[in-house]
Amino acid sequence: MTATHTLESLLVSSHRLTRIAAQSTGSSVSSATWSALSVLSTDGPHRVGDLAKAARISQPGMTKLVQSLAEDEWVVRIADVEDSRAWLIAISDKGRAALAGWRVELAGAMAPLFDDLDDEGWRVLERAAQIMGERTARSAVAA
Amino acid sequence: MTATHTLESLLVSSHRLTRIAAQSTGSSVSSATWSALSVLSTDGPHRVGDLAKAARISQPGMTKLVQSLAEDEWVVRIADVEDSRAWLIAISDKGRAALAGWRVELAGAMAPLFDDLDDEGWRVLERAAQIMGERTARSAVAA
DNA sequence: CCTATTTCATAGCCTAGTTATATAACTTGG
DNA sequence: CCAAGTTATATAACTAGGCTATGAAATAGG
Repeated sequence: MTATHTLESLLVSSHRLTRIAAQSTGSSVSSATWSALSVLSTDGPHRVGDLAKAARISQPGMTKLVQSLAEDEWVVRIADVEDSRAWLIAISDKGRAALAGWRVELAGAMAPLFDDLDDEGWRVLERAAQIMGERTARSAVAA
Repeated sequence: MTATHTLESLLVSSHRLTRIAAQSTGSSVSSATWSALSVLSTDGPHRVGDLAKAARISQPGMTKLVQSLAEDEWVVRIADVEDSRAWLIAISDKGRAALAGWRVELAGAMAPLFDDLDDEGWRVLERAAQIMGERTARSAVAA
């Protein structure tokens, strides 16, 4: 299997897995949402623009996303004292709970597909996740 | 890292990678398209309904997708002689070329992010892709 | 045959993105 | 200290890709 095929296969499988999860849980929240929430959860508050870059969507896209997240009270806007054009977006406790809940749902949906995976298989997936994570994190932005 | 976090991280990274690829190549074709094309490419002709299950989208969704693919001449419809309600959808040479082209684009877009990955890292990704592939293939349908 | 089932197509809708543009605040050269 | 440019977010208008519900035609079975 070539490198290209490997990445393609990973992407295709991941998207399928996403749909499997969406179908079996019923809850279909966009990947950008979880992307943003997990960034906020692990790296702390971000500006809208930075969050857009981290989640790899456009700035207006993130503006809309933040608006809907703020409506649900999953994030809070904190005024940036040094630049009153900007906001710092922080995840709320409710948002953390939602993220945790999603992880549980995800686990439930995936469990039947992965229950026969041995420890070594899990280690492989874990390392793969780590590699992919490193390379798609905000700091890996070329531009 | 728990199993749940591993899967979540893989999903989130994959979606980001998809957007990175879409942004840097300009060409944004849906994941269901590639999912369907790669099934057709590796497993041969399928009926619309089976293809929908394989790509994990709804049957009407696949009907629309097949229509647009047929317009682009990336797939051809073959009448099913044993059941005239059904069609066999097969990938065309043009479709194979498009798939190959997409793989090249994908590789180009990803290369800068993965060029420092060593052989062992690639082996990890390859095995992960294999594990994910097995578990999201059509045969892994629970329902 | 007549009904039930299966297979694909159509209709209508919704959400999540996009680009282009506006507004407001910060920065900088003169 | 103000004009001009730049930056940060917001708004508007649009598109695409999915969904559910439903319809129409063919098959299958009593």
